[in-house]
Amino acid sequence: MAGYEPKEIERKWQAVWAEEKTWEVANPGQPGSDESKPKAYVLEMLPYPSGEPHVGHLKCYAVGDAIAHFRRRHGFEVIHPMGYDSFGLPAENNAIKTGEAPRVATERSIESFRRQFREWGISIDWSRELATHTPEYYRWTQWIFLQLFERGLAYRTEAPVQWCPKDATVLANEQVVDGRCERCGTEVIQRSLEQWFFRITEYADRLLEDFELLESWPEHVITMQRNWIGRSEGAEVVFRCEEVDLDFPVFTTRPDTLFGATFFVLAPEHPELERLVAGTPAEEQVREYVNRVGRESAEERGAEDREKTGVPLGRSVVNPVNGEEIPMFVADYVLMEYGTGAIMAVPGHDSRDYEFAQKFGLPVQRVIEGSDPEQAQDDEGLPFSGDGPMVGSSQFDGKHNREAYDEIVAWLEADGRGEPAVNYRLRDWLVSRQRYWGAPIPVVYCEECGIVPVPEDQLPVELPEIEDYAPQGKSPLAAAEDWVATECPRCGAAARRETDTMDTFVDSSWYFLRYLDAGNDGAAWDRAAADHWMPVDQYIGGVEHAILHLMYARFFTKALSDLGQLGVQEPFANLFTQGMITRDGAKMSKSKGNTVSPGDYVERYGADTARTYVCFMGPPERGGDWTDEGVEGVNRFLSRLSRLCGEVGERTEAGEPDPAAEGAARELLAKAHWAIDKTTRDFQRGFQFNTVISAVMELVNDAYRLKDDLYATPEGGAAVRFATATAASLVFPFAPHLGSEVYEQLTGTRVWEQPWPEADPSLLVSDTVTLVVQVNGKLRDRIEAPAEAPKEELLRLARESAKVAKHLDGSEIVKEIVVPGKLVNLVVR
RNA sequence: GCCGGAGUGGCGGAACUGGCAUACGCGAUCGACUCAAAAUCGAUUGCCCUUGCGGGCUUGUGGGUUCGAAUCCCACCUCCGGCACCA
Repeated sequence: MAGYEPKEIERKWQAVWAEEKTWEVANPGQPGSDESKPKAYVLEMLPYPSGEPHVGHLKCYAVGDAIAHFRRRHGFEVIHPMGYDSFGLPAENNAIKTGEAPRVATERSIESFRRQFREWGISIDWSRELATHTPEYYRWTQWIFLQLFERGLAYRTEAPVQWCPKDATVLANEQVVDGRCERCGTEVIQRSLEQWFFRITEYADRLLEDFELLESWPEHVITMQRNWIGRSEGAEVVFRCEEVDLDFPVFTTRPDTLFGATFFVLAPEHPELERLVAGTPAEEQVREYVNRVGRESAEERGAEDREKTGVPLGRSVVNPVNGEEIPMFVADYVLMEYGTGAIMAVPGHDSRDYEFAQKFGLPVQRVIEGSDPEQAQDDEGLPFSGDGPMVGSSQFDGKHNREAYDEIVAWLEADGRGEPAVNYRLRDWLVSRQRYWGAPIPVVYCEECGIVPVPEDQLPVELPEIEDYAPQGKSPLAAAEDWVATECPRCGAAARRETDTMDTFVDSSWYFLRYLDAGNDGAAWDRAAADHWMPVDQYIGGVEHAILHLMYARFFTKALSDLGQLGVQEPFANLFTQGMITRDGAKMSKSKGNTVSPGDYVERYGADTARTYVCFMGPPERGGDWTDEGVEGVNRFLSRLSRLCGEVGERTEAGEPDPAAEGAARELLAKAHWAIDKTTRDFQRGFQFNTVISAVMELVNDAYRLKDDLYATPEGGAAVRFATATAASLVFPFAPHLGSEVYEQLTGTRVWEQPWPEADPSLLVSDTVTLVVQVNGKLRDRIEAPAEAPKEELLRLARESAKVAKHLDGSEIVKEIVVPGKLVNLVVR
């Protein structure tokens, strides 16, 4: 090899892998299946195919591929598939703008992704490729929907949605930017419409408990999901309004502060509000307030520094713990979506209630003693959120509030005035979209029979071709009248199809199962195939999916397990989240003009350089800033390896290196084994690819430094040949083309068919060590010392050092610390 | 406000269990090769004082534990990410 010609090398090896289908694996029982090997499912999050792949894709698949190669060479049968999350809004918005059918643009994009993945040399089992927009795929998405529907896990109900008055359409939450319609800029309002939901809240507790079943997930992802689910324990307590003969339950996490409740607040959307004020003097003011709040966006309402607002209702409820009548208010700081939409307000121990009480001149009552004895019992230092003995709480006075907690709930429960309760922040998953480019929801509406699921044997409900993709107040699918008009599968009468499509997160909540049996047209997957491959052993993707995608997929897995379709409770045993690559310190975006196109770099430097660079930038879980100089540095390294290979091939003979070699040969062999040991450990220790690559760089640097001496003897030649082949072998997971080429030239074998090398322990230790000598903890000298030297010997060597002696002069040694094989510290006075 | 993560040269970063701080890469300076440039190869490169030998200082800040701290403990500061009127 003269110069480094990545284009030539990469084309050569890609052709081999494509022709020999190197990365394909068979399911158990199929020809070619190797069941003697343990399995490993390595999976990167599937891409949304829009335009061309960007650097985020490059990083994700470079990281995942390195892991896949590493596992293969450790004897695992690795399944490493690829697909496309090809339904979704960008293709549809593009269609509205240009008139080009979403299918056409999407398939063009898929072609580009597919081509580039091959050009990057990612080791994909292409026989399992899928795209979620194809009927062969979404047929099974629809089938899962029906399974959930049958079990009552999919249901239709009225719900508030975002509505754009100008476009006369419902918008997905993602289409609402700062309270305005993404496309026309009109302020959106909330409307109540019939929508489809998945009952994920039924799985809230299992989604929390089963974090224990995971092997290794980043702690912050688990925390984010935990916060998102937002489980809180407390009590539901009933406050009664005698005047209108209504019970108002509230949820509270602080039943210990019940005696401090001095007023009561309803959310503006509370359904009983109308009844409370109808025909009263407060009616007009309340209605005006509710309307005003209704016009405000969620963002305005939730603003951080917003002042409390509200209106008195002129009604009161009875506090069940002491029979006190407390006044009722409506205020927008109480949310209808959480708890019961009503709260007991305890201004003495809750800062929000306190703020409201201040503004409206309401009494503030202390019921827990403060820690400051000066103000322990008076109103100074309120609101107080800490713990302490209770006061002003009748029979509970003097008890610590945390102890009284359960007693109060039990006392209320005995009289039917309350009970323990659990609340979640998590809402059911709204899955219907009034959009074209998604999987049709497979139900029909019949005058007689109501909602009727489409029978399984009539799936898929195919997405019809339409002319106009713009939503007109209902799904664009409603315009396809021939398609909408159908007959009821149950009674045969005229019926109409559901025109909403599914959220694309539904498609991506089960794709990892379809890979396992992608060609199956009789079932979504074969249970035996799923039992063999699941769970995913290593999942890799961006942290932006920490909550939604990962939680939906967990939910699907549990639901499908309950349906008998799966044998696992968790889909992803290990999760790795990669950090984002920036440019000039900023997130890449077309508007900023700081995007990096992987294709350009692959063209200029080769795929090996681009892949190795994104792995070398820094720890892969962290982000990094893309620099062209950094890319060139990595390219220089690969070129050095390539040139070294050429020289070594010419000047040395093939042969086994001698582990008993001495001098420079021994030094380089030791370095090679050090690199094997270091890369193996760093790979396993959380995918520290940056240090893995730097170890290979060190090996190559040492080979350059020593090579001219080594060529002189056969022993030296064998050493440098071994070192170079080893560098190729270790760098192969990142730079598979060059790794294969160099390894083949020097050994005549294919590197991916070789097991990952093992370090020879005898070459990891050396006869001598560098002894660090400190005086009072400060480094004063370094001495070569026999590795096995006893303490006394090391102390003697240390004291004999002239550099050390200088610092000992005239002082008395009061202590001697010796760490054998490492260091001597002399403490002087 | 709450939760999570991070602060190390000019820059990206390394340092395993408390034991040589700054590996590797970038950038910079110098040299070799060349008519010249690029490429390549080699040397130097934390800061300060010193002609030199050498010495002092240095892991966000302040304190503590220890023979010894980037690493452990306490307090504080800054930056990044997530959630946020969730009762």
